Amino acid sequence: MAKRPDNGTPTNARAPRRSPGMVDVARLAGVSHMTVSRVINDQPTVSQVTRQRVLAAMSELGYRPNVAARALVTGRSRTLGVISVDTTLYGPASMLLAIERAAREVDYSVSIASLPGLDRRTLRDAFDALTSQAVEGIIAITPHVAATAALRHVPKDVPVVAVEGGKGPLPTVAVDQYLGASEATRHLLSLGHRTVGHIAGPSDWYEAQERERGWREMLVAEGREVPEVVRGDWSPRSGYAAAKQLLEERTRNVTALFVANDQMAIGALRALGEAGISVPRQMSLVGFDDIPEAEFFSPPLTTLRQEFGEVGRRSLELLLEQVEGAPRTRRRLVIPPQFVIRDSTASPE
Amino acid sequence: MAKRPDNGTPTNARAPRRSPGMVDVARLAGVSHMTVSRVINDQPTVSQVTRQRVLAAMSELGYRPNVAARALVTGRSRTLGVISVDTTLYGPASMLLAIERAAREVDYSVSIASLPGLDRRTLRDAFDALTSQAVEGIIAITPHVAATAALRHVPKDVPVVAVEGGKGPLPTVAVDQYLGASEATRHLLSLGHRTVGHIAGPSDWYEAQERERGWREMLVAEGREVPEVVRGDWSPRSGYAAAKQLLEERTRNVTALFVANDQMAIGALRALGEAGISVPRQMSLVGFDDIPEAEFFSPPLTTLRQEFGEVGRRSLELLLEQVEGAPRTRRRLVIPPQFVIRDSTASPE
DNA sequence: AGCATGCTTGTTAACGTGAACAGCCCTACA
DNA sequence: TGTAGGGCTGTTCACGTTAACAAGCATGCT
Repeated sequence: MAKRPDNGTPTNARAPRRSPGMVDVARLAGVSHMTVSRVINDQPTVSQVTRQRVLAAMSELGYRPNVAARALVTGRSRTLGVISVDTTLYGPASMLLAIERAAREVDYSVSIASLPGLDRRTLRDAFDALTSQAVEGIIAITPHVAATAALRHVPKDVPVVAVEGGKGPLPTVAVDQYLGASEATRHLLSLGHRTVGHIAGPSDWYEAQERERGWREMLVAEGREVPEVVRGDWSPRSGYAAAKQLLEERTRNVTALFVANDQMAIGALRALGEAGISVPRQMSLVGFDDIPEAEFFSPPLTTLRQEFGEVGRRSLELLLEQVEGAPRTRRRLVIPPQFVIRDSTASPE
Repeated sequence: MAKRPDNGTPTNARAPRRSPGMVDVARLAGVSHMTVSRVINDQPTVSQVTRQRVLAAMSELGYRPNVAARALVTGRSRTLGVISVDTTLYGPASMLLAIERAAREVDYSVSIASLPGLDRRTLRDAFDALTSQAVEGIIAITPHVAATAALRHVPKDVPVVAVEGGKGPLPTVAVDQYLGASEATRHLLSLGHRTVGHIAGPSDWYEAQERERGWREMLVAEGREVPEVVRGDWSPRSGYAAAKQLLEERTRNVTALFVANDQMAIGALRALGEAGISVPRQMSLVGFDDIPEAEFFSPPLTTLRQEFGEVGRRSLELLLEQVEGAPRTRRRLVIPPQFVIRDSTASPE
């Protein structure tokens, strides 16, 4: 009677057969596989009694829907992709976490692809890996100018959101780096410092550019001298090196420093300490990010908090809009950072 | 002649038709879809000329294999899952990154699931989310005792590797926390400190337990007094609070402190600084993890480096062994931490 | 009574791929 | 010359699900 006749040998009668499918559930519940499908997809056109019977059969057999079969027929995978630079950094890690949580909330799973390098080729590969996996949309946490540029050449038919992605044609969520840097600089000037030095991030990062621009333009607007920038790579080590270099070259008496992120700030703090320069008495310092450690630096660091979680959640919203059918917009969501004043800034002696 | 006759209306002749499949490639190359399949899977039984023609047709049409269809027929998804606690922490983030890189290398994609809480229920949910996605194996970065216990009740048919997962029945990769803690303690004793205080991690974390045990047993073995433990939650804030408490309660003169991770150590450092206690002159400090910032604390922190990347890669190896057919072993890989001596430890005055 | 309506269920046909098997042609060897 | 064998290609089917349509049945209206 069964269309797939058991090959009668008793030996493999208890063979580890494949996991049950809809037909198995249907047979047990005495309905057609279509009714099972309807129950699973919560379609209202199933009577209460039937639904209960199907549900019972499902749990008895331990039935799990086969996502591959579903994806094949619907053309939808309910999977999203996240491309990210260095998920070891606090910012990207926080965003990734927020994205994953929010995505699960609405029953999407999240697949990740990291970027070993920064060039266009690398991004292309990551993008390919994700699309051949049939993700329905991609969030790119690629704050490099180069990577973001590569994003423009991405196939038009896959929804994309860029995080901190500069001013490209893609929908974007970003923190207002420029604003934050301006605030930091103004704060230091208002404290009475004649000018403010800057330890910048890598020049090909969009965030680094904007923070530098915010700092520079505020100085210019206030008619102050603009000291030479020293550049790091976000790491504590590079902040240390940059501060050292700054101290050697100190032609003018710079008494305030805007450091492009908190990690470099701790390096700078160390260099200052070694040079016997007291913070904030002899040198004021402002960081960026507000990593959990910042509050416990010596002294506690004045910095700009970025709400990474918020950024992550917003970018997911933007992505889902596209996935659910809206055309690819140019929307750009900008989130202001929050200025957190602690003890690393003071008026000059 | 075509089996799927175009409905002749010229209006939708250029309709945005679905992405090309094997049959389309086959038609263009003048072969059967099976030959296309063979080319894709690198089977040797295809002549050079045919192969070239198929390849040409594939790139002309921009053909991408449909993973869902493939997964449906093969029963394999080429997707791995990673369950993790707080991917914002340096350790888990580093491991996740290493796992993803290594997995892509061998053409697996990685899907993530975070654990909002610590209870058994939460882990169950994460596990379910991943399995209903048909992952072929799961790496669980779940250093909680509770979560690890829940791992035992996981279905037998899905390959699993536990990272830092205590002594369960599952294959495990872990850093030798006990050894590291012993070393740290011995180092401090050999410097001449009478005993060593301990700021511990949360008691339900396996790592916290092992570090505490290593510290305690070394003290006992050396016949030293064992001071009361103060407990934090890994965060800088909790380290700060713990150190403050320790200073208030200081009945004996503790001159050395083993702090269970670097983040708490920076909090402790801050508390010590506020209390006017100089490190290492009046108090020696040892951390754990060697986060990138540790080298630039004031003073640079003596600590135990964990090779998170190594742990991640090894766990993937163990998982793949199972996925590729080996039975679930009980193998346990232990990686020693590396003691890094910097400036936060010295002999007592 | 006859028929439309709505609720519930079933039947059939895809979706795109790989496994299994069948078949073709050419060569080599008896 | 017949035939075995190997290299290459094609045909058919199954994977587990959803879409589209058909159909059964009770109800209520004309």
